[in-house]
Amino acid sequence: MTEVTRRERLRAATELEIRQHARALLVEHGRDAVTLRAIARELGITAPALYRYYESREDLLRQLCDEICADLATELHAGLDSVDEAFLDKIFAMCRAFRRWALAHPEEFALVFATPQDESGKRQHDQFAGVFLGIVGPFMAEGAIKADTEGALLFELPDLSAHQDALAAAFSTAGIDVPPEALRPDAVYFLLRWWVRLYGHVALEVFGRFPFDLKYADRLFDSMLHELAHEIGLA
Amino acid sequence: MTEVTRRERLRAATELEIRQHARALLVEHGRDAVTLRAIARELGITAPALYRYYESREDLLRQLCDEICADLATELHAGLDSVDEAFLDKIFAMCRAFRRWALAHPEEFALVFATPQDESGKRQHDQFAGVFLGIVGPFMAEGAIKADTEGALLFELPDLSAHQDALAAAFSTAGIDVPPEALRPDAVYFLLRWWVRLYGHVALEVFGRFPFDLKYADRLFDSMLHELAHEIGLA
DNA sequence: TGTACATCAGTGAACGCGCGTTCACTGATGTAC
DNA sequence: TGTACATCAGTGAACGCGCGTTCACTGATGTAC
Repeated sequence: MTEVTRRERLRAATELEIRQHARALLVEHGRDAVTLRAIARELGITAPALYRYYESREDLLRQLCDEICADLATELHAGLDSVDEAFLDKIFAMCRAFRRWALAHPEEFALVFATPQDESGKRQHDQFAGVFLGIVGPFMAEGAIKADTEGALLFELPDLSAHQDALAAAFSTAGIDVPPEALRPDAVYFLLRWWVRLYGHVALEVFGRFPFDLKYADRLFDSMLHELAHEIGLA
Repeated sequence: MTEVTRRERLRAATELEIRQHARALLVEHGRDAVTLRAIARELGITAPALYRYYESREDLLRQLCDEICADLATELHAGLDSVDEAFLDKIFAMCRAFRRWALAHPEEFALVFATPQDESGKRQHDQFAGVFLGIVGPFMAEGAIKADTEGALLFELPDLSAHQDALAAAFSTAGIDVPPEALRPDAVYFLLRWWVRLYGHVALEVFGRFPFDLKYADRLFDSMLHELAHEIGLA
């Protein structure tokens, strides 16, 4: 009946425990505290036992990173599902959820979004791209995004068709279907601006690097979102 | 004659060498590689000798941070001096120089601008604020900044006078004279928007976290600057 | 100019620590007959 | 159902490593007379 053996169940449970304790160490004491020995200590096993689950510490950290991304994506999507219909409401909800997550998980945010690229940076890049593109993709697919690139907002803008291709590649890597005709330059440019400001505000807030102490940060953030919405003609 | 003794000269030289090697280690192998023993090794002295110059490793890292900020400020100001007159040219030059510096010094950038706040975060905050405010301050003082807060760009914007006070405090902490009447809400809001986008773009580029591979990053950055300029009526 | 003393940069040994990783092993769980 | 064997999660000792920090010290530099 149960195709899952006792051993497999135990293994899965231990795997879960390892990840939980690794996360807890990251959250509470920063990335340097995520060591094999510390994890083993918390679990009440010996360090070499971890080699039954991960090839090395580096491997564990990489998987931890992926898991964080996956959790974030899940959380953001869950938030979206509870919002009905309107494009603007959905994307606002997504951005607010992202900010909330980042503020609640500063160490995870720093690990995933603000670690200088190492040699193996490509993997992380793709992992992360999946989160953002996976959420924006569907909107682009239905052509909901029409930025005002003809207006006064564009200056010396380079040929965006090159990015059109790059974006199409990124979407397909992330396994998201977006018809090429939805990736018009204005949509590409919209995506860039939105992401720059979202990331900028959130990172500055998480790292406490605004040039002075913010007040009403929630409302400033919302004001930024409305400004962005206005720029794509949806205010 | 020479009021500087031989000992003092030697000490200053060693101090310089320590900082140089610490910087080199940071640049080449990341912040974890900046250890007392590694620095001593590079210098050809023993680790305990460093305690003649710094109280602890933490102290050394903090001072390194400050030095990086100071260097950055110097570099940015130097860039500014070579640009004549026009407000827009100056602030563009400053932003481009900041981006250039960040791309050329990713580890330093990560250390100073993207390290989660520790308990003693206040110091760094002030140090950093000095760089940005020191450059924008003079422009604000001459009233060069007039953002279009009456137009369509403002939504649900909270009372900015609270920030007016915070900004004034930050300016005075940084030792910059800006008359209170220059800190109108529109100037405050201008400053926030400018910083969010500048930081957002630069950090994303440094960390390689744009959702797809950028092309023509220089021109995209410039396009962002022009967009900002347009929003304060100076395009 | 010479001597006695004070300063203090740098030494070298030692401390206790935690780390990743290896290896031969034990013993419970699973499988084939 | 019982027995023989295979699998494999976890052990415990050991490896070599680098770290920050302390301490009593040496010896060159600086100072006061």
